[in-house]
Amino acid sequence: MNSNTQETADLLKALGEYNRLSLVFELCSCSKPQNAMCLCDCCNVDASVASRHLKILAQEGVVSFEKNGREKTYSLNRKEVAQSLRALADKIEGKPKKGR
Amino acid sequence: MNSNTQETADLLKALGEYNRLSLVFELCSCSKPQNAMCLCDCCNVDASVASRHLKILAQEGVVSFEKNGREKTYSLNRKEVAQSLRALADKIEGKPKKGR
DNA sequence: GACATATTTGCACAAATAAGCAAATATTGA
DNA sequence: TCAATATTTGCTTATTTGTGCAAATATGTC
Repeated sequence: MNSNTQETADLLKALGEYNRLSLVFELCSCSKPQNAMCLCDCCNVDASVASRHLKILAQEGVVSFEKNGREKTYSLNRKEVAQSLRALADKIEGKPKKGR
Repeated sequence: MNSNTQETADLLKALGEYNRLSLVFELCSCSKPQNAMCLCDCCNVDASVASRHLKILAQEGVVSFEKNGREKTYSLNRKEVAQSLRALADKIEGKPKKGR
């Protein structure tokens, strides 16, 4: 079991669900951090559902949050996520080892 | 429902499973197309499992295959997959719209 | 304190998913 | 034709996952 592969798979899995990816794209279009209420509107899901999706995204480092009073505001970790995706793209596109 | 988002999510979901990603990385390290037997070794899974994973990867355009007699040889669509991932990275990193 | 708002958690449920085995199918070669 | 090899398909099983509701928790406001 390659833990690097597992980590990459976990990140892709976190992004690879329609509502979660919608949250990411919503955050992507916002210059300011958004709270979960705002985000659950964009997906038409229950607040509890948004909460759980955001937790998963935070665990995988896709989003960060800050607690402001009774609300949590989420923002997208643009650079880090983009970097991970580009690293994967490079690996996939990279030259194969010779001979196999 | 945004079909573009759905397509991206489907691609990421296809890549976001440990054994499938392992198949992708295995193909990634090979200069020559590999058949399913070779690939099922790399994951220690039953041939039927490898067959189904490869089918999913092919449906999402991650791999291509060619039939050679009784075997199918698979190869990674390096450019296309890399391009999709980079496009997503660009979108995520892109400048937000003003004012939100 | 009472009430409103934001978020999380427990629970239940349905649907999707991954897996292995056995059987079926396809193809090659003796 | 028969046997070997490669792949797919049908079936079952176990597990995970996404969802919504209701209740709990946390915090701000009156």
